[in-house]
Amino acid sequence: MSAASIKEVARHAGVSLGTVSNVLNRPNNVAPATRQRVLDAIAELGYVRNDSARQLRAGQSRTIAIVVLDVANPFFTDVVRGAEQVVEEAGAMLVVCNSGEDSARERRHLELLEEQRVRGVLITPVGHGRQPNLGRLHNRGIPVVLVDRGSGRASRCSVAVDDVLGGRLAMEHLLDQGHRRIAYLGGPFSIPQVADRHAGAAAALAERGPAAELRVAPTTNLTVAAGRRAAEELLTLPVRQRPSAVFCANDLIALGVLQELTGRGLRVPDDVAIVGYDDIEFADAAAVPLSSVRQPREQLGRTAAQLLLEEAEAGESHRHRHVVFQPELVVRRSSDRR
Amino acid sequence: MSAASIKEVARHAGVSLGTVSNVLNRPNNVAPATRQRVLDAIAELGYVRNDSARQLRAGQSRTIAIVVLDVANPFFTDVVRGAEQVVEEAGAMLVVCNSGEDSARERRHLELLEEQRVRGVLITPVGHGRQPNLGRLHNRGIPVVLVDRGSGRASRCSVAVDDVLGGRLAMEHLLDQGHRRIAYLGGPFSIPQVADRHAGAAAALAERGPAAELRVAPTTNLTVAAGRRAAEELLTLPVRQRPSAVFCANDLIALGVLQELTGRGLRVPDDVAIVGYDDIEFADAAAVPLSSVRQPREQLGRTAAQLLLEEAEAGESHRHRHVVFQPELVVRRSSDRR
DNA sequence: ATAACTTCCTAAAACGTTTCACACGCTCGC
DNA sequence: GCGAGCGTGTGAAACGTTTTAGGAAGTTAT
Repeated sequence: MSAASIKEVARHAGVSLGTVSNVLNRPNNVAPATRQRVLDAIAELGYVRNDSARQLRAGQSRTIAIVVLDVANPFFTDVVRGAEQVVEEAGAMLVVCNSGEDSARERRHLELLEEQRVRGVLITPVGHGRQPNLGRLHNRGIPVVLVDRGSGRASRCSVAVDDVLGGRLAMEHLLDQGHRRIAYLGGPFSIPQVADRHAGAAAALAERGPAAELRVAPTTNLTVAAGRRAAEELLTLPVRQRPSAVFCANDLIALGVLQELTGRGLRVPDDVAIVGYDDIEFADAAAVPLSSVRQPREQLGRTAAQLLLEEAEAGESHRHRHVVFQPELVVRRSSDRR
Repeated sequence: MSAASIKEVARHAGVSLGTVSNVLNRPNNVAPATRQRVLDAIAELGYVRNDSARQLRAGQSRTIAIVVLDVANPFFTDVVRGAEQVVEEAGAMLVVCNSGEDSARERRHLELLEEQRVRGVLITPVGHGRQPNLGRLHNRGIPVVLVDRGSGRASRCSVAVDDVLGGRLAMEHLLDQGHRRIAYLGGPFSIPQVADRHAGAAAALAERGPAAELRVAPTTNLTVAAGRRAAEELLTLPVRQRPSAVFCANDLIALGVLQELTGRGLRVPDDVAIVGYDDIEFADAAAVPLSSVRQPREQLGRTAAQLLLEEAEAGESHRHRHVVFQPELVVRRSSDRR
């Protein structure tokens, strides 16, 4: 009942053990009549392959892991969905691990994955310095692809989105709409994404708007509450100095700003225009639909998985690649002063 | 480099293979000096256990799977986080699989999991009829716990939330606020949750509000867009027949309603009060913070994992249990007519 | 001095699969 | 009629671990 092995199937079908294996893996090498006898035996006994034995023999597993910073973050769930498509298509299995931005948990996961001899790992590593946890995998010859982290290192592949460009797109749009006093809301700047998006906005301003001004209103983190606080602070400014538009480092901040401003009786976009970042599902569902910079999240996952499979196939001959995607501005009512 | 086995460690340390195994699994049975020699060898060779071999020998794996309908749904991601805590504490590993509400994908995942000889499966199955996919696992003796699905069957454990009670809580709250003309927005009623929540609301009305009225405005699904359409329809009613409050089958619908109503110049909660269901993260961040019925999502996951581990331990002596949690009403501004 | 215990270690078997070398019986082509 | 080649099947080895029975010393009790 619980565990029929290939051996019992063989006995049942009156063939040798190797023949059963052939039916499973190279059916064309087995005469139709024999094949059918074996298949019948399999069905009758409810035989199911034992993957441990198979892997042990093969020396490698068919599973690929993705280690994310937060399973509950819409960004990562979409990346996972993208990776899933590619991995399943290749007949492999994707397991999702959650580091929760905790380096110790990340390490523990990677150790377990190493014991399982995973085929490869997609990961957005915790922190942004050296990655000792990843070094071990590398020594072991397990392919690693960095997700949403550009890699200076030539020793592994990476996929990321051009956040500088994203900042630029948002800023150019606001300039096009005629805004000349604009605020950037986001923080902390130690997060590469926050810094890059600001850099892009600043660059666009330098090129395009000699007469315009970009004020930075740093936030402690990227939450709705932080956005609300930042908006409160903007409202303390004399009306003439108040920005006519804000560009937020992510959508959560933008939603907080939107909420605070409308709560205080200001109209969006007429009094203040808002552009967010990420284009999360609720950007479109906000009280005033939110303009936002969209990242190709699923594609990020798909591409990362493809690079990984490619590397796993190619082995030594593989050349590492760094793919950078371009974000896209989605204009909605919050910044559309018609 | 790539694969040092126990055998090489043994040779390196000048001991037998069994001794190395003892160092790994029963260190106290090994003399300190020998133990140290072995540990040094392990470190030097970068030895990592091969889990396939270990499992093959043990006949069972240490991984537990959770199969969800949608990895991107905040409800499930929270359940996953809860399950994760318990599973990791037990030294096991949780793998997350996504059925995407597709029965074929669900089956394929379960087959792979069966091949891996998983220790157990937490699952919210696709559909609500018979579950042939689950029957196979059961025959094989793999414990299964149903998540967010009450189970009539005594053959497995389940954890769920009392949706009837949730509907009742929402309704009683609205009645307490003095509302007498109330609408229930949600659909399709083939989804157990939608039907249960309505049943609870209806029951509360029957008991408490002899003079009140509950109008049902069915929707095609549970999205923001559906909520917006339903709100439009409500607005076609003559003002005197218009409900003064709406109870929505989930928060997405509620957000759609909120958006449409405020867009048309109505005030929430003064003109119309709104209560949603699920208490998703954005309920609190909406333009008017949304009252909602909160489900103990993480606890759902934790409990499910505990039941599973318990069953996996106990084996035959295990008695199946059905745990039902109580939801909780979170009152915010959208229904608080101060 | 011997038996009975410990303590520490070894050798070998087993888990279920895949693969490889080979054997058997045919049919061809010459 | 004979080697070559093909199609089909067999048996054994190997993957790396855990476990079990037991052996070789050393210690204690008699």
